[in-house]
Amino acid sequence: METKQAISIETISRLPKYLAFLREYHKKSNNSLYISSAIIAEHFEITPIVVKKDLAKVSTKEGRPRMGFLLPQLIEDIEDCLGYNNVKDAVLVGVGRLGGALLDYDGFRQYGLNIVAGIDRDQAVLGISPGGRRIVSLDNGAEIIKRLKIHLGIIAVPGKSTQEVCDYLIECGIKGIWNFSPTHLKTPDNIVVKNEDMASSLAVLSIQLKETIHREYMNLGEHSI
Amino acid sequence: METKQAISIETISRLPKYLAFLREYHKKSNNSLYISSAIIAEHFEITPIVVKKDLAKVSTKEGRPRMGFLLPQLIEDIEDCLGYNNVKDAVLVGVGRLGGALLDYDGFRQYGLNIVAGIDRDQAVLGISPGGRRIVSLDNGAEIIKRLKIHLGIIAVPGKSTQEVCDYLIECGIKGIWNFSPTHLKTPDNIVVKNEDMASSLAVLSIQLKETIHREYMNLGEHSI
DNA sequence: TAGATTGTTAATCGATTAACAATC
DNA sequence: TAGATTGTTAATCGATTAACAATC
Repeated sequence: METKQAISIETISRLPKYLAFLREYHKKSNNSLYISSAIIAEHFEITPIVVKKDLAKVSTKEGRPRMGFLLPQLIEDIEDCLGYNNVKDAVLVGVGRLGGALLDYDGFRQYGLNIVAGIDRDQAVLGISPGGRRIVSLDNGAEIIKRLKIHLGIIAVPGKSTQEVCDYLIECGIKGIWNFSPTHLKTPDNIVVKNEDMASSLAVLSIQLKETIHREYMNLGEHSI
Repeated sequence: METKQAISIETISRLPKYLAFLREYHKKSNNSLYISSAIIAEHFEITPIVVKKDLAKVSTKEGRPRMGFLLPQLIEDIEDCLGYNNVKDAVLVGVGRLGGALLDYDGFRQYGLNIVAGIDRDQAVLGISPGGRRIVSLDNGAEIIKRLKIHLGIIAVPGKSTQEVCDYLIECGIKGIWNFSPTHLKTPDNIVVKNEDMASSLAVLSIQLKETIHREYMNLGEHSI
């Protein structure tokens, strides 16, 4: 087996998709204990070579020629790699409509994410969320972060105060930030930031869409002659 | 000037960030008409070469040595490239908490995105959203998509029915899909899909965070000897 | 002028893709 | 056995980075 290298961001991004498919596949076909790269690749319409390489990175047991990978083992390996098995506590700052939706989103649990509390500076939203989570003030939030040694912060406040909130979280001991606001955050080197950048996504989608529609329009032109 | 090539996805993803900064910069410093790659690069803590290359792709007027790019011109060029100036109509299916937040999110307007209506199969949510947008049934939604020739669909329904909704939208004439559900969508070749994949983002963040914390822990160990 | 910044060309780097022996 | 699938090694490709002449 190849010596395990650092796993690339590209590979990591694909792993959750694989995992969801494998879990589903495992449930549906109780009889098949093995799964091949080809089957996964076919489902996602990507080349099997990519899948093969990705799996080689995360699998602790070698795949078997002709058979593929042992399904339960592979599921466990990916879960371990992604840290789905040890719960990651987090706080979420900014319980507006988007923040509120994220705070109560049940799906995160399956990724091992546990949002311990919502934090907001607006007195009016403090208390309990519709989903049953605590929403506390900035001061109380800081206390919780420190006491529970929470490392992960989710920011869902509107643009203006994002940097301020970010600084505050770092001061409290937060090491990783998942940023849903469109603002670029300035952080020290030892802080990890992941931007959920909808403007970027939309830009990519809309340019690709423009190209597609343009192409179809041209084809239509040819045909109609 | 270099002949304009297709713009890479990486470049497109960065453009909205540049644009936001340039707009801000333009407002703050009314006196400076020019801006250099170096200044943009400094703000985002990336190398100026990347910025220079990106701007070369989108600028219609050459930059001037020693000066940089004409600020209003550059802003316009990026806006044109991203299509912020011609409004893109869209529908949004699934007016749950996340969907509702997206439906009423004002920020989209500045990206040229106009969500014409929310669509939901739950009778109870039909009517008008808190933000004042129409929420209609699947049937009425189909009628709107066809009548207004809408090309862009946003999917924010829970996992199970995502594929079904996707098929329905395509049948109505939708060409591009912005998918906020964690499911992989099967679509014909001529349909553009952009997944807003939170599981991927979280996976990347959480692995990087683990590495950071591990590294800090090791350093701490060394120091404490 | 000197120096900052541009556009362009070349080098590097890493991910994707291809090729192939090993094996069940 | 034949053929599918693996792990590994090599080739390709495209984005990032470096280098440098041109220019204001």
